[in-house]
Order: sequence, then C-alpha cells, then structure tokens
Amino acid sequence: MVKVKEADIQTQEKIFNAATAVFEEKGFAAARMQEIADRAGINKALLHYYFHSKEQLFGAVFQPLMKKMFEKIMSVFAMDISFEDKIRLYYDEHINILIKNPRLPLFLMNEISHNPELAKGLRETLQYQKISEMIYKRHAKELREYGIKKSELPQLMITIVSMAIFPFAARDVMKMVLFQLDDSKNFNTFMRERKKFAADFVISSLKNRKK
Amino acid sequence: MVKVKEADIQTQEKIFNAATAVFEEKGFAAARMQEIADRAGINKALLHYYFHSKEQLFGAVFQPLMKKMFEKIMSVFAMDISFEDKIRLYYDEHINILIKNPRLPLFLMNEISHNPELAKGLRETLQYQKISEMIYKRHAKELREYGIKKSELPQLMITIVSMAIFPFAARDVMKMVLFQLDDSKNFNTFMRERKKFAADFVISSLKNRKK
DNA sequence: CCTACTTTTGACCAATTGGTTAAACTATCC
DNA sequence: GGATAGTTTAACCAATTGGTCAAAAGTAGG
Repeated sequence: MVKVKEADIQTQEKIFNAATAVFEEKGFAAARMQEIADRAGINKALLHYYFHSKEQLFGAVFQPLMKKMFEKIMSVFAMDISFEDKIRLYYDEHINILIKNPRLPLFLMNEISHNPELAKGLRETLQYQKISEMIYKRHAKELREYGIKKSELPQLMITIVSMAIFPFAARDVMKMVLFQLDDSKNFNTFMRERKKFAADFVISSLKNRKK
Repeated sequence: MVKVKEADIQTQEKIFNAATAVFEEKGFAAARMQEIADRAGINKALLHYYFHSKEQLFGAVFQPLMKKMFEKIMSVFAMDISFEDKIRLYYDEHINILIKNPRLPLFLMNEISHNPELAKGLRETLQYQKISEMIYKRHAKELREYGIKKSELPQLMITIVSMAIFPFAARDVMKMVLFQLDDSKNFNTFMRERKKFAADFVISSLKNRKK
C-alpha cells in the first residue's frame, strides 16, 4: 500500500509554498529551481523527486492560482443581489483579496501573455457566456434603465474590473509617480479608499447614461 | 577623428530594433542575446561591441520606451482644452498608440515591478505634482462642479487611465474568455469601440456626482 | 533485527548563456 | 599603397541551470 506520511505532505506543501512565492516574485523565466529548493529547506534533487520538471511545478502552482482568482471575480457577479450591491460588494471583496496578493494580477497576466496555453482552461471554468446571459436576464430592468445594450456588457464588465485590478499591476509605477518612494502604506490606503470611489463612480455613471 | 559611418548607425539601429522586439516579446529574463543578434543579422560578439552587457542594452531600449509612453499619457492632460475634450482626446490618442504597441503596457509594468530602479527617472520626467496642480487650477470650475476634491484627483486619473491600459495588459485573458481563440481583430474592434464607451462613461459619471 | 519500500542527499552532468579574445576585414587618410 | 583606426567574425570560456543517479537514511511490518 502507498503510504502518505505526514512528512510527505509537509514536504510537498513546503515545496508548493516556496514555489508559489518564487514564481510570483520572479516570474517563470527568472525563477530558479535552486532558490525554490532553498526556500523550502530541501535538496534540489528532492524537488525533482516531487515535481519532475520546472514546467510541471509551475503548472501545479499556476493553475490553482489562476482559477481561484478568476472564480473569485466571477462569483460576486453570479450572486442574487441588486446590480448596485454587486458592484459595491465586488470592489470590497476583490480589493481586499488583492491587497493580500498585490503581485498576483501582474503575475497572472504576464505569464499568460508569454504562454497563452496556460489560460486554455479558463473558458470552460469561467463560462463567461453563461454568466453574461444570466446577468443580462437577472438585471434586465436595471440594465435597460441604464441603457446598457447586451453588446456593451463586455465593455462594462471590463471597465468595472479594470478599476480594481489595474492599480495593482501598475503598483510600482504609481508608488514612484504618485507617492513617496516605496511607501506601501500609502498605496494600501489609496486602494481602501478606492473601494468606495470606484463603486460610486460606476454607479454614478450608469445612473446618468443617455439611452 | 571618430568616424560615424552609415554602417555604424545601421548596425546600431538594427541591434536596437531587434533588441526592442525581443525584450518586449520575452521580457528581460527570457530574452536571449543570441536571438537579438540573430534577428539583427549579426554576430553575438558584435552585439557586445556596441552594448557592453545585456543590462546595458536593456536599459538603452527600456528607458526611451518608458519615457515616450508616459509622456504621451501626460501630454494630453497638459493641453489647453476643456476637461471633457481632454478625456475624449486621451482615449482616442492613447488607445490608437496602444493598438500599435499592444504588448507595451504589460512589458513596462512587469519589468518595473521586477526592478523598480528602472522607474526612478519617472518622477522628474513626469512631474506629476506640477501637472496635478496645473490640472486642478485650470479646471477648477469643472472639478468643483463635478465635486472632485483635490485629494481625489489621483483616484480619478488612475480610473481614466486604467480603462484604456488594463484591457491591453489583460489582452490574452480577454481573448480567451470573451472572444474566440486568437482572433485579434475582435480585440482591436473592442478597443476602437472603447474609445467612445470609456469617454462617455467617465463624463457621465462626473456629471452625475453628488457633491 | 531483517526485509522492503519510500524519502533525502551529495556529487555529478550536459546544455545553455552572457561574455571574451585575437585575428580578419574594411575604410580612410596621407 | 601602406599605416591607422574602426568594424566584424569564428572560436572559445567560465558560470549557471535544469536535471540525474546511486547511495544513504529513514520507516514500517513481520
């Protein structure tokens, strides 16, 4: 019988965590297997004992991260609350997550752009088509009132999402241009204030549209 | 006397163009000096004859790209037209540029996040403080009307900019989730339509703010 | 304690990579 | 047309990197 001892799981988990950290910090190309092994406190040979290759390890780290992030984005939009509440809840929840994982958006977007294969699973996982249909049905009245045509839904969704995600991707640029050098408290304050600003901004725009 | 023959300039330019393409495609870490030499149609030794090291070559490519892009963003906001016209002009011009250089935003943000030193020159180049003061003075009436406090100007600016830039950073994800596989015409159409959508969205929001 | 199996390690390897060197080539000036 | 200075090349090098291997160290059951 195959034994799954505690040590196994511990080691595999240690590797997984170390790999996540290193890949997220450095990106796939600049990440070093040696550094992952070091941070996991193990030998490089043991690393290859648990994960055949760098590619495989990367995949094991990347796929769950990607799935978790995109599902989180979509889940709010699938909830049974008013469109206005959805927008407020989305900014609140997503910005909270991103404050805890500020490097994630840039990491995900960059790796996917260098290897689009990585995102192949997303279509089935996210089922944008279905969610989009559902949103348009559930909020038919509001969206008609706002004058948002079905064909404009992608524009609206991307607009909403970009206001939360973009600042994290542009984080270091913003720190340099808008704030004092490497003061990350300023940035987090900015993002916490942004929850309300962004929600108000979007809702205000929708309520004022000329149909 | 130091001669600057045509061949010199040609060679240096060929290297510069090849390096720009390769760095932008692969990123610093994954870029290979050999590939840059190949694409420039020259020897790897000659590459090092014109640019001592990979770092130096990267700097020579990166700095002008970064400066050009950020100055372009700022220049529209410094013009002497109404705030509403500024917004429309900004989306029109910047999205046009980005359609021609779709990889640039992700490239710039990613390299800066991996090496913040790269953005050190931006503060003096962009002079956000000055431009921000100037905007607030020139559009005092409009901004008061919109109920935008001085402290909220960064939120507004980031909002405006994010709506144009974010889709390019998330390009491959969007292609996968929203559009058919690798059909870049769809994406460009989306972005051309976005010029109007984004401008209308921002202006509509501003005009409807509760002060 | 002995056997069988899994986990861990140190030493090692082949390929890649950024970078160098010395010689060949080209152009220019006198 | 030869000396001088800049340009280009092929061959080479040292360091790094992902990956392997065989042996050692643990672990559990009988």
